[in-house]
Amino acid sequence: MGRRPCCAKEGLNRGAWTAMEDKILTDYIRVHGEGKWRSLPKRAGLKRCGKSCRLRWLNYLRPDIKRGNISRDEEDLIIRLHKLLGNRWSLIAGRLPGRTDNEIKNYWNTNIGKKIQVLSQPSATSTISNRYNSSNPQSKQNPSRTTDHSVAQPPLPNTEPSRLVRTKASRCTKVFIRPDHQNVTIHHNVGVGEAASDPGNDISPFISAKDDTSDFMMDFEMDENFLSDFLNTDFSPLYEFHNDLKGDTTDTVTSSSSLDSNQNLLSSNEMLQSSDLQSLAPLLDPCMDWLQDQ
DNA sequence: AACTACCCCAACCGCGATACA
DNA sequence: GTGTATCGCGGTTGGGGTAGT
Repeated sequence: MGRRPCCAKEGLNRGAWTAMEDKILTDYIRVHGEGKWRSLPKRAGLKRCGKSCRLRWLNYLRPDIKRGNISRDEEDLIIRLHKLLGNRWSLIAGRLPGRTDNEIKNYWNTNIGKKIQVLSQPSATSTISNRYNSSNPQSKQNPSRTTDHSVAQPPLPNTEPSRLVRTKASRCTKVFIRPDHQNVTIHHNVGVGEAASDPGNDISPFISAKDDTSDFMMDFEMDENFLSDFLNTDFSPLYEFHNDLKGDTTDTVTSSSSLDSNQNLLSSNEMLQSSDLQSLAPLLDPCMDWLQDQ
């Protein structure tokens, strides 16, 4: 059984939206809210397929869309996030308020990708090119586009070990904070069907201090939901947890060495609380090697 | 002014994921 | 548990705008 088309194409408008269509869609969503895209065109009286309505709303009509050029700061953030996430445009867009995945994708393809291509030329300095260097999973994209639409991804230089987070193929099941080590160690398993705790916006579910050990084990699933939640995480409970440990000298979990070892992580809490992803990236970087595909 | 080549971006397409009956 | 509907995402396309000749 073949896949059914998303909608009957006959009699439907295609191509650019008219101002009248925009108004109808905007008015309808303002009254009835988003969702039910399949039936929306019929109910709203639009000769468009639901997909088209959804796309138009999300990418253009939504009131919180930010217009105007991508700023330098935004570009920096896009580059860093792309390095971290690859072509996960929706995830990247989620970190840039008012920007859509489509906009960022287009911007990447037309601007940043071009810069990378230019800077990857032998004449370009490696220092500069490294800024745009990105491990890019889109090698499957057809590089031999024959039209004049030269937006195909350039073959990106790969002179630096990948730090891409592959949120689907890989799975981290445990974070192991060693008391005698400065860094967080992430046990990396692939395809292990082990139950994982539901990551929430509170860091506390990650912490399951065992009474019989001075190690902290955290179970979680590394997927985009986790990553998204992680990026939104309020780490203040971790700081409180740290203070609790400091104050409770009888707790078997507590040891001076473990406190010292957690200092590195906990001091980063200040960075995290600022919700500034640019400061988050350096914190993540030490972990990223564990997150690469082996 | 006319033509061509290129650029940009809105829109489309196909597929996987998820929800639901 | 299974099949179907729907949603959401990433890749791709096409057309309008514009710079160059």
